[in-house]
Amino acid sequence: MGTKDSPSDSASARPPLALIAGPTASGKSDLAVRLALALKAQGREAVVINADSAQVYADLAVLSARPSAEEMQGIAHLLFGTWDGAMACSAADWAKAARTVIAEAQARDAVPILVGGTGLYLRTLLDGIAPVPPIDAGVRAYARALPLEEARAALQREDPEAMSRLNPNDTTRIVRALEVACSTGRPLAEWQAAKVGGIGASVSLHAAVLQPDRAWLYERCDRRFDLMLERGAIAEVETLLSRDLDPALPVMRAIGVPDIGAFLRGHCSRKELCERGAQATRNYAKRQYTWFRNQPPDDWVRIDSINVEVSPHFASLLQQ
RNA sequence: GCCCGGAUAGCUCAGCUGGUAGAGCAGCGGAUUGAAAAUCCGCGUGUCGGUGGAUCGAAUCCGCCUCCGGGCA
Repeated sequence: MGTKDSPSDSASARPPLALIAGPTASGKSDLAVRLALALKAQGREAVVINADSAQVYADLAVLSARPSAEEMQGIAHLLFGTWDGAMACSAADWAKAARTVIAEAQARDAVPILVGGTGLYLRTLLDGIAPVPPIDAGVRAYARALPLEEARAALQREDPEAMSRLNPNDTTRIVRALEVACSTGRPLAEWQAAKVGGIGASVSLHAAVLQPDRAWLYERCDRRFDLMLERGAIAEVETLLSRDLDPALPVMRAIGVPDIGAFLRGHCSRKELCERGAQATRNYAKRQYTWFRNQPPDDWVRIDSINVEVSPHFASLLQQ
């Protein structure tokens, strides 16, 4: 993920791109705004760009922990709440939009600051992704509707290599491989031999990964869900559910949406709702720890302390 | 005070007529190529409440004790 290049003389020729990644509830947004303000203090413009797969949806402001206008402190925030929940935003969709807003910012010498916890989004933007054409809607609906048993059989038939490579319980990947094989007539692995659209090599990346203490973060996760409920998450989900969208859409599977739905139908108590939401948040945070600990290249700065100062970690960016 | 249930992993519980224990969840580690806040993989020694006994052998049977439910007084 990202370029392996260390800052060199040629790096200064490329426009800067800042990136702050890390698990949920780790204070990424706050750090991004502080970095933007530090740049502003130098007379440079900066914009914050969302790289979180739930914060892209307009329907989830509270529940996705989208920053409030107050928290934005006058800094422009892009790709927050820009997708309608009825539209699934894929990693490639996001990366394409991100490329556009990054290019626009760089064209006027503004520093783009990516913030988010969705590792696949960041990887797709920086490294590119297989150039698989759009999947035929009928094929997609067919593949997703198949029971797992039949999906396996179909994949064995259409792309036996993929079937032997994938775990037989990995529903998401089995269905993906199947829809690609059926819709394009070529196996997924062939498409994945190439990656297109990555901008990692054409920017000067200043990346930091937040790796806070686990116990500290879990406490914040526990408190966060309660706070969301107090701040209107239930009404937000009630409105979302009234749209009667496909429950398989990403917006419908965001942390808390199914649980709040169950609560609204009287299937669980408020206390159980809090416990489930907090639990789901912690489970998610753990997966992010694993991703960000192992996937990013070594030259991304690791930040393990809390309430960090921006300047030491982005010294080279702030010196330019 | 008496009667009936319980007491096993951090939590909820399995463990048939005795052969020293296993699931789910949690937790930890890992993967991650267009739904990724998704999806999947790996990791289980714990005074089987305590104690005494019958037995070659007890989480399992018997006695006593402790604690927790529920009932009767």
